Amino acid sequence: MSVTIKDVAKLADVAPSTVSRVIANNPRISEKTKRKVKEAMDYLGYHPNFNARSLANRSTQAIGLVMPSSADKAFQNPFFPEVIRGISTIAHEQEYALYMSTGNTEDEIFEGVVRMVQGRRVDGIVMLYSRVDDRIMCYLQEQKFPFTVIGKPFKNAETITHIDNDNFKAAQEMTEYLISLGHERIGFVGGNLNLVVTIDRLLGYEKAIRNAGLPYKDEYIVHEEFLKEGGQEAVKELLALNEPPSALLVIDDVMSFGVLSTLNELGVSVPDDISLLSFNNVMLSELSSPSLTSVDINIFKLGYEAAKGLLECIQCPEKEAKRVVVPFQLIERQTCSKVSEK
Amino acid sequence: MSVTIKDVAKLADVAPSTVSRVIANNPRISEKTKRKVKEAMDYLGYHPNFNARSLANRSTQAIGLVMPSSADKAFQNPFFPEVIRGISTIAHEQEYALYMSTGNTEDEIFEGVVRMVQGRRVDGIVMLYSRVDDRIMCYLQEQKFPFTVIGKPFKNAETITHIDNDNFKAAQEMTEYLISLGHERIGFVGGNLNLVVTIDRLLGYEKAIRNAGLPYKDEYIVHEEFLKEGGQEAVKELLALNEPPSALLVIDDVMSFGVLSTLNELGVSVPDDISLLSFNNVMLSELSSPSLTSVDINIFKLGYEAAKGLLECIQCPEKEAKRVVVPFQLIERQTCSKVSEK
DNA sequence: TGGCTTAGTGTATACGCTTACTTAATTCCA
DNA sequence: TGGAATTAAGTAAGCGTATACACTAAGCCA
Repeated sequence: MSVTIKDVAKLADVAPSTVSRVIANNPRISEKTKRKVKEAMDYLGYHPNFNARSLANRSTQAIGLVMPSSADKAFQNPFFPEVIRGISTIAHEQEYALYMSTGNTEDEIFEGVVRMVQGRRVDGIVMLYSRVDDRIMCYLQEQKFPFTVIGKPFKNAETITHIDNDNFKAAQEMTEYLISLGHERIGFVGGNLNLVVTIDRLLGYEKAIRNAGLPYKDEYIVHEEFLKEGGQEAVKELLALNEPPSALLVIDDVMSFGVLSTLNELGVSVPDDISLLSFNNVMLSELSSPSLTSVDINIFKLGYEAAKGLLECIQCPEKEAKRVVVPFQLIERQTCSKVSEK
Repeated sequence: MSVTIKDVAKLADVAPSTVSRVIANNPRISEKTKRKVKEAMDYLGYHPNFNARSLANRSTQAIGLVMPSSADKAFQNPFFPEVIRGISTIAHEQEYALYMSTGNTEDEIFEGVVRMVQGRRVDGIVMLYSRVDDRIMCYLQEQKFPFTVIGKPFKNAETITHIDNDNFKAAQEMTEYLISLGHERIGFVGGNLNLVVTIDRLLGYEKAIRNAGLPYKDEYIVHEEFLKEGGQEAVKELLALNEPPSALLVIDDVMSFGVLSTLNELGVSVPDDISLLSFNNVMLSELSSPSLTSVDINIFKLGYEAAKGLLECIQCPEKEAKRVVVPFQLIERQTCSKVSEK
């Protein structure tokens, strides 16, 4: 059918093993033979069969990506494309391909990962999220399969290479920023509470609130999904309060978009009536109106470093796990202002 | 190392082939044996090695995605995540995984595809774009490798299964819509001219202009990249004209974002001074201010149908190529208005 | 009872490549 | 000049699975 190593060998009048060595650029092969073999390969249009190679080799030159929910849903948030951009960049540099398993329910996703791992479809995995007591992460650890995590692992963080922002500090500083603008009633709109990023940022928020001697009120804290609809829900809850917040710390730009549109519908003006400080600084966050004041967490770099770390894990398994902290930066736009005096 | 079919065979006291048949759920195996083997598999935690299977099988259960430029750049446009959502949905239904090759230059991307194909890393390919005289597409046709295209192939469209909107008609209708609002100076902001979608829409635009007896002016036609910067460039060119257009047909929402922000900087009001009609209706197009009037081309469905068509190609290679037309729909928002009388 | 089906398993080989081990050819030095 | 050392290439045994073919045992009929 398609041309194999044997065909090349025959044409070049050498043994298949020699051809294999030429491919691997083995120094034991003389330049002359190499040239001869390469000519034969070109002539026949030979390309190694990857499966055969993987089988003999136990390596696939592919890395697997695991998303928190179905790719389906995740891709609604620009975070993921952007993080994949980062991963893709370094994967490309080292000639790795990306492999995405698909699945809707948690079970299906888990099964997909098991297939990736046991089926040796990939050499390693990048987890694009970190969740409390995540089954997949446990599994990968048990199997001693190379993987890295974007975000902070909930357990065993010292033994797992992970890439993260200092979310605690970021949230604390941002809350302090809002306080410095005169806000005293600050709401926190978080994502799912089993995501470590939510927890970290919530703790940072709490720290700042308490440091400032402000009351820490449970009703100011809302958790929704990382989507626009999540933001909409959150607003409704918060505005129904007796004393609604004058500022919101929102954990994700897409949620902020939802918040913004809902506030707009309700005739609440941003930032005059309510200030909004958001996280992620997604590519489109400057496009909303008003444009989002948001914390740039350098998503691209999160992806880049995660993949880089993974490749190191794969290439030197004995190397120690490490933590890479990616810096964040507040991008001031139009959704935050000093508290209005009434 | 990891558990193989032989281990299972030994434990279940059958031949490896029997185990293989159990996996394939071959009817020639008695229920009793199946049960016995399955128990052994569970006990040992057996999972088939995918590479071995692919090798023996000549199938990989993976489909490859080809993007127009590096994933890197492409992912800046929400079109791609969305189209992948569609692909991913059906891929999942049939237990296929997605495989993305990476590459920056055109050569690298081509090489990546060759590796996918010759290396038998995937069973088929979805091309996420259609370009004039595309090398990759030619190659796939030569190799008779299963693939489908999102967009209309420039050549041999009858022999290639492809999924497309009727872009000619869409652009024509949209231009007519602008004309019906009283606009007579309508600019066309297109993407790269070697993309078939650009050509089709440009032709539709031209048709409408001519039908209406309006002058078709070259200087109203601008081509830039499918990114925000592209939109910015376009505006600068068009506004520099003696008689700048009163309405713009923009081929992509992300470009429109660029157009919008630039117009805003220049103090040109949308839609009062200039109307804007855009294509794609990307998830975030309602977020800009003013929100974009845009043609919903049903990106998700484009992806879904493309993958579905591909799987059909793979499963019944003799089946005829077909063309699937995905309907479009104008979503009216805030960027179009009647021409202002002066 | 002998021969013919049929169902259920086993045997052996192929898939295309890598690599440990071997062999052949050459070089070099005493 | 003979033999050790070195270099270059070949031989063959996997890697884990699928499958064509072979085989056995049981059932059936004349």
